[in-house]
Amino acid sequence: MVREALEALDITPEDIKIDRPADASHGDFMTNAALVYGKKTGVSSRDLAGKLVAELLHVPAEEIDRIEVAGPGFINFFLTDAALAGAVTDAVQFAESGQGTLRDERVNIEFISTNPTGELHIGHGRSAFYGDVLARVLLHTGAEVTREFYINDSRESNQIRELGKTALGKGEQYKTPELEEKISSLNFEGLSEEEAGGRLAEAVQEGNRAFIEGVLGVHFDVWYSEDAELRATGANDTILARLKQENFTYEKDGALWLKTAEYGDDEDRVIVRSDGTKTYFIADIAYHDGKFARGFQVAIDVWGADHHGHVKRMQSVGRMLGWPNVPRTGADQPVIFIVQLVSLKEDGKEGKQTKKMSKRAGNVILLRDLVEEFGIDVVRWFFAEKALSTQMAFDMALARDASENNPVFYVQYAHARLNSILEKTQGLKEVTRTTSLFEVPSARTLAAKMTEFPELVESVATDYSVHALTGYATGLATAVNTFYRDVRIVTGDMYDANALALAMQAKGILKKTLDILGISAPEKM
RNA sequence: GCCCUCGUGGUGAAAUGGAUAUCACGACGGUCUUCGAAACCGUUGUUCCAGGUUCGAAUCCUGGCGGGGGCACCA
Repeated sequence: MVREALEALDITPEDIKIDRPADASHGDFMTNAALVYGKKTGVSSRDLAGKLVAELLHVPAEEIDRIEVAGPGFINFFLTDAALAGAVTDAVQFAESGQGTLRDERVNIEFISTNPTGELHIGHGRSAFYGDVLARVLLHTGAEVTREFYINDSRESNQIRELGKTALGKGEQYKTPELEEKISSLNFEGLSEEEAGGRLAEAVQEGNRAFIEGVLGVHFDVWYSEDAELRATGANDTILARLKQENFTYEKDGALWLKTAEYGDDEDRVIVRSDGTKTYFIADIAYHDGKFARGFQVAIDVWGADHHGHVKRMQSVGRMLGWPNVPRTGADQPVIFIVQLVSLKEDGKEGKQTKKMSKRAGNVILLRDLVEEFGIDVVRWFFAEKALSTQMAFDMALARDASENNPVFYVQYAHARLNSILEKTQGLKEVTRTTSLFEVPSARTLAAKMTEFPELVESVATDYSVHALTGYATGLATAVNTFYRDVRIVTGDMYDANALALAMQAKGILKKTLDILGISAPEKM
């Protein structure tokens, strides 16, 4: 509609934005068209906005109640009550069944992928919950999602060998009390370092898997063993042969190098060492190439910041081997997200200091301990509410404070409250309103907030900004509480049917938001 | 040294280049004979520094300062 009006004024509607305003008093939708084109046409923005509105009034649109010009030339649109009610119904429908923006797009998302050398610490929490929530969002928008955990268990890797040394009492690497316990419960007699390392890694991995599924509530569709899938099957050798054959490699100093620099990397990388062993990189290439061979259109990796130097080389291989770009966005593959590391904050004599978590220094906080102390809902919220780029300095004392007054309880409370009202109305007499419920401002605000839900989920599915979900949940809960204050549903032996209907629709959307976050929506608390 | 990344109230965070920078915690003050006060309302207080681009900058560009990460024939 705005576009038509612009064309009527000989303006090409390319760069304009049609969006929701930041503030409800600015209507249900807004456009900055007049601001963008005011200068180009030599007219002042406000004058152009006026002309635009005049044109807009000629376009029939029964959903629009009124149009206003505000500020430097924004045009704001206000929906009619009927249109808003319709949008609420659509939002509820979307919450119930999802929608197919990403219809059947095949997505592989790989996250956590901790090494089988120890337990998960709080740094892994970010990857775990980010990946899990993103997967839930993509599923809700119609994608076919595979959640995958890559197990670095190759018998050829140095870390397994080191782990083996520790198992056999010949080394100290990765040694923690938990690991020692595992070692003493296993029998390594007569095993080589590699075999012992493999056996210990298996035991560690088993424990981590039970924790991830049972305690974190994160479900993986595929547990991908590097050793079984890439080393044992010869996939590594196959990809190596292909790289050689296609002339992407050369020998230097007795090692085999990959020409990644030609494809955007800072320098070439070694893939076979001078002693003939393969580096981890070759396995990573085989692994990712395999993802596309398995039919995935999108491969998402969630990595820790200590791996961010690997992004370029991985994507340069993508260009080298011709991996397809992401269908909708055209982004390079694999799509890689870097989660900033979590440091620990301690109160020292010279004020607060942060330091890197270090297993050696024994100042690691295990994810297990965090969940035990605060509960999974609080922990999930805690990680989900921060953008990946945030550098968290974790302070246990601060976390305790935060957990007592955590917004997650606020949102859950709103849900429980709505449920309580529903129970209260059982057996009471239903009364229908004679005037529109939306005449009450907070009812209208609640409805408007609800209609944002589909757009929110769609946008998270597109730009992967998972943390927007917690912000939305809080906002919706606030709208619910304000509505509760202003609109009385139960009075004596009667209840307001229109108000109850809206409240129950809100409850549905609130619950869906929590579901996507993997957080419970209690009926009572 | 080079590369990447982040810098927002007292604290933790949010903000596709848009309107008065938002939210929570904290602090201070109000609101329960009425559907759950785990709530609601009010007060307090913020874009690291200096330039630039733009009608318009927390956001983009340049240069500083500060935090984190990476610069292996380790993963």
